Amino acid sequence: MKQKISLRVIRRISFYYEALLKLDLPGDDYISSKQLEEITGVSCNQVRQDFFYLGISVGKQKKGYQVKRLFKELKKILSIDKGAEVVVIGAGRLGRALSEYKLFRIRNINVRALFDKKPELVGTILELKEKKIPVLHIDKLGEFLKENNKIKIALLSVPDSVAQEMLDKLIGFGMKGIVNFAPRILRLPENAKDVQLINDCIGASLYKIVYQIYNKQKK
Amino acid sequence: MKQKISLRVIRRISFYYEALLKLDLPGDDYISSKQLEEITGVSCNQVRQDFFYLGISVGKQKKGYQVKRLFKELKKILSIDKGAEVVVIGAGRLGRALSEYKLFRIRNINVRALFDKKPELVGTILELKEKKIPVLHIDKLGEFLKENNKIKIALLSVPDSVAQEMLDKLIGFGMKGIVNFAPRILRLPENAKDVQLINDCIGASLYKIVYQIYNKQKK
DNA sequence: TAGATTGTTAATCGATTAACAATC
DNA sequence: TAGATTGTTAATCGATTAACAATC
Repeated sequence: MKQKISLRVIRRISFYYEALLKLDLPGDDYISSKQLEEITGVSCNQVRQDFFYLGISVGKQKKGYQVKRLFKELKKILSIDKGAEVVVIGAGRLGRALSEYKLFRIRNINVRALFDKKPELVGTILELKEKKIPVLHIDKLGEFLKENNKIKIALLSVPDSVAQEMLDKLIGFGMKGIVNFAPRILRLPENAKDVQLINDCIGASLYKIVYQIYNKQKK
Repeated sequence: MKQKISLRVIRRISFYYEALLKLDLPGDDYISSKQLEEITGVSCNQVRQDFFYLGISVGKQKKGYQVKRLFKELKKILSIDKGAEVVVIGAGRLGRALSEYKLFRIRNINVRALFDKKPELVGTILELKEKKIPVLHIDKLGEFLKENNKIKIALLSVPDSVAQEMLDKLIGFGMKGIVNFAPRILRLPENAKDVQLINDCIGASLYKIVYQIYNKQKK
């Protein structure tokens, strides 16, 4: 079981997790699929289906799901405890925005360092509430990754003109997961099919809204 | 026809559009669905299916699609010529990153102004290559939107603690499309079902990668 | 008990993939 | 002509929704 969980399921799991986090209920309280629907917008049928699919069975008829145990299950699926260490390539506005994104902290995703080549950025330090993240020179990337060999994920926020080249470099350094935010579709080289690449377009959802504004559809 | 185009289709259309843009082929050249597959990663079957579904028929057997006409069709669907005017609420790193995002320029999406309440941000000006975007005080938002009544779209990049409140305000000001980037799931009030709201989680795709790193699945 | 809610199966819906006739 | 590629339909696949028995 648990063979292939799609991003859609993962996203909904995140929703449930964040809902519980926000509610901050006592652990011995219960929450029903109907209540989760009200908070997250995911239908109660979908909620139950997801839990069933993922093998989460912490529900009690008539009451709902025990918050404490549900929380634990969701946490496990999302690997919150294990967390993740990542590097951000490109320390422009987007790279820095990513590094401080609050949801990453909630999800225990730690940006260990940013990399850039601009002299005015290299050597600076990004100060977040609880930690400092250095901006290092891109030439130091290989060395850094060798010293910090737990890091297997990179976020790519460089100009589109150098994105493909950087992707190849990252694969060469042994990265296993790469999210590309550069405004260009990147493709994996043939010899790197074990690497996860996701082209994540910032604000792609905006395009849908633009489309709909101009194509008002009767309900 | 053309009743309900999903975001997935819109995204793929964007891919095709960007592919053509990047290739910069002479207008009398042809491009086949197979070639589009190689560039965008979308299967040639999917490409043809999309074009068929959208009523794009600029293909010639044995040759492919006439670049010039295909370009025109894609442009029309994406409303590139009409473009869109938007405001960005919250001028932190994320808000500024959005404002300068290159794909928005390619797609003719114009950020007209940012809004914030921090004194050190209000009054500053974001300088991009071809234009300047002012950061205004959030209290001026209503007035600004009244004067610029073409603006119907807002991007929300405020702290999560004030996001819901800002959403309500934006709806009050007559916004019709809102993309929420704050790390909190927002929901539309009952009386605003004609407004498009999309909760867009920066780096949501990262979660999938984290999941997969810890749940290595045999192919 | 009656009502509410889970767990689970079945039905529906939508999106992708495959197949292939038409034809340039 | 033979080969390539579209346009279109059909088959498959996957995801969501609906239904409902079990039971607390």
